[in-house]
Amino acid sequence: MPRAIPTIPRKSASQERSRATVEALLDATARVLTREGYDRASTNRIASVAGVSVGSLYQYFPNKEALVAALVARHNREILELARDALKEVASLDLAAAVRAMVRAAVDAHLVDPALHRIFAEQVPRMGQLAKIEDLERETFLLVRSYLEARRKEISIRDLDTATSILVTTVEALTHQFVINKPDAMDGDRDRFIDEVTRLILGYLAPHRTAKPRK
Amino acid sequence: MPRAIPTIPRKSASQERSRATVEALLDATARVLTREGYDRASTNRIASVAGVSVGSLYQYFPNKEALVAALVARHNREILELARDALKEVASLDLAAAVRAMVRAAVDAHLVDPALHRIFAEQVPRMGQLAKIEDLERETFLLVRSYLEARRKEISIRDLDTATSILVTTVEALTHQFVINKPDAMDGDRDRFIDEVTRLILGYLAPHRTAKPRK
DNA sequence: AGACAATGCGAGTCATAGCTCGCAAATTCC
DNA sequence: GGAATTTGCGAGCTATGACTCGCATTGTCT
Repeated sequence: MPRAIPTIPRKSASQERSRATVEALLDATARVLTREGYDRASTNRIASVAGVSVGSLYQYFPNKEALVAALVARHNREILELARDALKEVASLDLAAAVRAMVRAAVDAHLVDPALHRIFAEQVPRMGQLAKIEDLERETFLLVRSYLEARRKEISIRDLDTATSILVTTVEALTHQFVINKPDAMDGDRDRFIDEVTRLILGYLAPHRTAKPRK
Repeated sequence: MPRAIPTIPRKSASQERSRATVEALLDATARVLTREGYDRASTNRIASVAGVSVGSLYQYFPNKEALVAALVARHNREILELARDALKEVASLDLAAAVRAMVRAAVDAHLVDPALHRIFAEQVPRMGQLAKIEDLERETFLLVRSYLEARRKEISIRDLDTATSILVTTVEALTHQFVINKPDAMDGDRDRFIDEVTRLILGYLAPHRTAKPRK
């Protein structure tokens, strides 16, 4: 007869075996989500795909929402890492090259797991804890803003916040749409797309130098 | 004993009373969706808010999906009407003024019912019949494309389809984000926003004339 | 007025999915 | 080895919500 009921924790896992369980659950969630969609992704199914019992699932995640939210968080962490790296490498380049590199990075970020990204965008209801899907954009905003601030002299912008917001929203929307509509895009298509977006951005940031990156 | 079972139709309503019922159901769906969100919007609740029985609901809509899809269709019809009108009035203006007018039209369209629009974007799963939420964008694409074609000489664009797609996606994303984040925007904010977007677009379409719409 | 069709009703059925609970197996620590 | 604890199990409880069905009311036509 254990004094403290061991079933209460429902929190973090400390031992090795349990961390593996949690990972398996997140992986399974991703797979079931992309295969079946959000509605059909029942906790029972997820647990069984993970090779884990429902009970175990609820030992680590209080509800389905939390489970999906954790997956979103994991996914966003990966993406943000990419973005940060890209921004570091870009610090030394001139504006045109920098913008182009950042657009390319955005495409790469969307190619991490397009199917999953699509589910997040199209099916996961943005409410409650799930609303933090948008945290990613807020972080990105700050990164881009600080970059623009450093380059302030090279660009013709009045309101930095507005410009940043426009840029982030635009690039995200365009990249998303491109990856969704052409999941099998050749490298050529990709480069052409990146060119166009770069032109769009540069025309906005530095309207006087006509930017024509591609021959 | 009626020969043909009258419960089969579950289709269109011909009499006056029934049309009213259908309208009431759509209105109630909109209200419940915006108030409670997609998940909490049960058919029972919708029917009761409409002042109609569940049975009647299912006489006109085979399932919840169809009900929401019908609402989406109605909403999109309104929006498209706005877009068409705007494009007609714009035919005679010069490029800069035309783009500005179209951006303004996009904002107006998003202001028809922002709360509902938001639910569609954030909570309604895009799958099955609901996937046709995107039909609106396809229609818009065609409208914009035909406009650009007429102005082809004034703009420096290689691939018309690509440009159209970029434009539509960009304006829709920016407008959406603006309306969602600043539901109570003053007219001043609105005009400043429209200016920025117009600059972005013009810089892309006609990079050589520096577009500076505002004083 | 009377017959038949269209429309409306809502209690009740049925399926599903989220979640719990009591127990078993594995780990850790002495 | 064995006590204590963490981890895992999965049958089953429960709530909920989509949807049906037999009947009542309203409308139409002659």
